[in-house]
Amino acid sequence: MVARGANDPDRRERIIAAALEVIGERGVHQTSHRVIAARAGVPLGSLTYYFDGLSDILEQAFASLAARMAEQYRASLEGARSRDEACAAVVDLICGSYATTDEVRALFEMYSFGNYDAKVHDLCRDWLLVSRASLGLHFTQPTARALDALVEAFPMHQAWEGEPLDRAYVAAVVQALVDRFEPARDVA
Amino acid sequence: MVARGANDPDRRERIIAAALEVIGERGVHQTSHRVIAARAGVPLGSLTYYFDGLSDILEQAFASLAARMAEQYRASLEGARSRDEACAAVVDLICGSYATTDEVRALFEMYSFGNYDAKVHDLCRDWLLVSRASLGLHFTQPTARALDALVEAFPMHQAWEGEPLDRAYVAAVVQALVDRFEPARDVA
Amino acid sequence: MVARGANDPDRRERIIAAALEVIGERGVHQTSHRVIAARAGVPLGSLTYYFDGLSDILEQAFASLAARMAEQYRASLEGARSRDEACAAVVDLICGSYATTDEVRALFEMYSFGNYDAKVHDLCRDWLLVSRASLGLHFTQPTARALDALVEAFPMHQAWEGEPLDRAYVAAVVQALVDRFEPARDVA
Amino acid sequence: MVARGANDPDRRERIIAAALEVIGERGVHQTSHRVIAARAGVPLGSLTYYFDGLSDILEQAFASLAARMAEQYRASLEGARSRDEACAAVVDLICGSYATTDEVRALFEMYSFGNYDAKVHDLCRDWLLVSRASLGLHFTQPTARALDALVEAFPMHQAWEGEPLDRAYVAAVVQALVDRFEPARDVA
DNA sequence: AATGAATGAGATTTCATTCAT
DNA sequence: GATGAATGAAATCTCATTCAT
Repeated sequence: MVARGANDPDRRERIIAAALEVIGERGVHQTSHRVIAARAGVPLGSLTYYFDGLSDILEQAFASLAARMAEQYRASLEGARSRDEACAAVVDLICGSYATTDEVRALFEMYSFGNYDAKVHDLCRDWLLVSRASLGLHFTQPTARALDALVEAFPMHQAWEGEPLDRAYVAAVVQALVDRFEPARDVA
Repeated sequence: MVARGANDPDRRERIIAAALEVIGERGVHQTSHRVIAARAGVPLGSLTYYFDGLSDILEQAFASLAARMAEQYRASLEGARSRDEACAAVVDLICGSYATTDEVRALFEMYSFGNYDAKVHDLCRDWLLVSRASLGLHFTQPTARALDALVEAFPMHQAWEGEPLDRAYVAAVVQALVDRFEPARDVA
Repeated sequence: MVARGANDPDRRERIIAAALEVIGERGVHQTSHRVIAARAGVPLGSLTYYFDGLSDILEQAFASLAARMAEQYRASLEGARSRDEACAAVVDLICGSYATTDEVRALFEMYSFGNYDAKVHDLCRDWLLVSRASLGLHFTQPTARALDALVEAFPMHQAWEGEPLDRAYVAAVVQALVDRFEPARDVA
Repeated sequence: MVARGANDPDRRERIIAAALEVIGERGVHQTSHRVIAARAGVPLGSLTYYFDGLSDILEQAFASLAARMAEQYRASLEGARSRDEACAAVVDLICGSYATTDEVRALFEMYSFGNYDAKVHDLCRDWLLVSRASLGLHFTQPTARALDALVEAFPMHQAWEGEPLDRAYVAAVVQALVDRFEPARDVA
């Protein structure tokens, strides 16, 4: 009955952040209004005040995640000054901890959820195109496609094996694709 | 006054098959005892009679899926008589419809669920090792690892783009990796 | 978690009876699962076990009410041995307490709810036809229609005025309609 | 920097009109602050600013409806220049569309709600007395009472049967009551 | 005066699970 | 062995109402 009068403009963001944490820790199938609200420290009723149901929360949470990942991806590749640096950046993306474990898991939840939710499906597609575009800063499309696949799959396999990837090996795989598909550069 | 009938030895299998269908169609987050029972055409109570809760059903369903996939994977590669045929088989695994859409989605649900369930996590790891072993029939470990990553990631990307992959392109990627990592064969 | 194993075959009927009581006492707009369950002394969850949502409960409750009213109506008129007795029975239906106050109110709730619910609408129509048929045991259709209207409206007006109807007046109204529409009977 | 604007004196009326529409379309049991506010195009908070809760809105809405109906009723009968014209007016009230379907349904909601709300109960009684008084312009009390009952019940029955009433039949019923209860007029 | 923000209570419904038979 | 009946817990969502501004 007692309304908290003061506007709390961060409320939305905090709920989304909490949702993302819960998704990363417990998975979509264990994510509920209650758990998100408790994590965000907001009353249960506020979730349906700010969002249009649980799907809406998940969709916005994944959108937030995708935006953040896209940004990191892009920043990582924009920082490269040469093709070699670009290759190194890709190896970093694959091996390095450019994302926390929970983020990686949340990303997987996004892929999984995207198979059953149209909005998140679009999110996955957009994320694919954006990451490929970032790779396009340094590589042609065929290379970008293959590298992107590796960036997706290697960390997943690593998570299952429980062992870190060998950077030298990953670098060799990247190099093999670059050598095969990139036109020879002027050596000047 | 015939007794309710002899054991129904297919009961377990039918439940597992139904669970897999439901998972493929609706995702783990929408899978419940009730829906599985309805799909399998068995009484609700039988699920907890035959299984030890919903997680148990999911675990066994994913185990069944992993076994089927491993078998297909293995058969596909065992059929190859030369390295070129093996490469072609890999391209088939990537591009071809060796699995239905629902199977592919169920596989993704397995990956996702495996992040939060120890048994399914092991399942994912085993499936990784087995598929790598199948590739090992024709390729060395470095090649096998990279190819396996492609087999995982390319179909996923294809699903998001909504366009079929170009076989010639995929074949070129496969070949690049093989050329890089496989020792020259005796030409004899 | 503790299931009450013993079958309780009256459960459905008790829920329906409780729903009818609640409707009569508080009106449909104040009738909820919780209130019905408390009144019936059954756990909340059993309402959706036995019924398909609140509308279903209301529909079945009104069906039960309509059946009981139809039976009373019919019995009342079947008992009449002559046209005069039939007229007296009609006067009784209008003035007498052939239904409790709560029943009369519940009947009104049925009429009201029937404007927005197809099943209850049909119930209202059926109840109309049945009551008219009961009147048809003694009167022709034109008489039956008009008398039925009086049986509906007079008690309602009475409820608003807060004063009992004058039996002699009601009898005169009934007689006026009978005199007007009923063919002269053989005088033997 | 004009202030938010002068008072919006129609605000109350618009809310009441919207409430009446909603009641007619969905019934009291489906009427809520939110739905009314949306229909009226006013902010949710204004409902509790202008009114003292939902019951208050419903009460005022029904008061408005009753006033409008009473006016139509009165105008209809005041227009009659002779007893025959008065009878015709009554037949019109019964058969004609002196009210829209939604109005008729809202009227029923008023009757129903009046069984549980003291203010609306009084409204129903007043409406009864007023309509009877209008009939009193041409008829004595016994006639007025019976005719009023018909005006209430016949349209209801018509709604359930789904067939229009036969005007000749209705006229005959009206005439029978008039003939029975009205003193012979001086023919002079 | 007027309202957008906010919330606690409760409504409906689903669910995994239990138990008597 | 097998299941239909049953239920407590919780999930999602709606709502009337309050309050700071």
